[in-house]
Amino acid sequence: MALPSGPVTTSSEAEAALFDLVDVYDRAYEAAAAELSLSPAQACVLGRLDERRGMGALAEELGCDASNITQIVVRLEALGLVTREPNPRDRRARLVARTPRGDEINHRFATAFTFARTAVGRLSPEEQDQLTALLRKALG
Amino acid sequence: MALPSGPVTTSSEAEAALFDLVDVYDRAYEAAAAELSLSPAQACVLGRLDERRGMGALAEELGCDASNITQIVVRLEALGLVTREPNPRDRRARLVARTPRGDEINHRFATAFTFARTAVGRLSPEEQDQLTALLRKALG
DNA sequence: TCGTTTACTTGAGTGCATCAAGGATCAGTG
DNA sequence: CACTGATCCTTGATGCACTCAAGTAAACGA
Repeated sequence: MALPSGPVTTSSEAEAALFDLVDVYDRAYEAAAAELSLSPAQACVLGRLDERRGMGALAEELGCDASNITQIVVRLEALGLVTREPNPRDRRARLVARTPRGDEINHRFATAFTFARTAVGRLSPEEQDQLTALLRKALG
Repeated sequence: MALPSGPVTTSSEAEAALFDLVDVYDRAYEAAAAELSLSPAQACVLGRLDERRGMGALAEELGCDASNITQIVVRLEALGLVTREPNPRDRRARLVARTPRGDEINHRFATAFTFARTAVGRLSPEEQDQLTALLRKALG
């Protein structure tokens, strides 16, 4: 997403702050991915392969169509970051796993995406707890 | 954005809460747009036309290429939500403005996108102020 | 007036996303 | 075992977002 999610005319300071946070977060995520020549979607999928898993599991977790995952994984495979091995227990299924290079790129991405880390780092430990509690409450 | 922006392995509760917030926010934005048969980008542009303005101004504010705005505006125009009038002061430029129907749809979108409102609404006024202050501090 | 800059559009190319349809395999039942 | 139906994934088609390169038209400045 290049275009921001908002603002609708914000009626309160808190809403505006939420929007700013989301906007900056999304842009930072996109920028970190771009540094490694990945799309946000590719970085997202790569980041969820700490263990090998099936396409369907990815699609469900990410809330999108399986065919979408197929395409993204095909591109990651073409980049040499991921493999699709047959699943010995179920020959319909395929297990997606990061290659060593995929591990490296994923690690570099985690390093490049400093936004959440540094944002939280600006707060004292007590403030971090406060923020967590407030966000959890706001999320309902 | 259908796929979420994260998580990279989160190292703190606060980071995880931030991620959850961003994810839920983005999905809610997308869902509200979809209710009105708009893409997130279309809803975004439509929401920034409280006054008529040029394509270039939109592109700069949204941080994307002018040709991207052209396409989105063309589609909004085809939907009857927006007009592109010539700018009498500068015949290179065109002023984009919402039509009455565009106003209506935009208002309905603002109503449908309840996430920020309801999230903030779960907090007391003091908590809202706290949250605002914490987010502002975290944003640096 | 002439060259440069500005504002926007067009065209090509890539990727994300969804839907519809299909092939292969699995699993349960008769 | 053979069927039937569900499951896992891929393929194909389509639309939108996004970017870059190139082009048109108008404004601006020397």
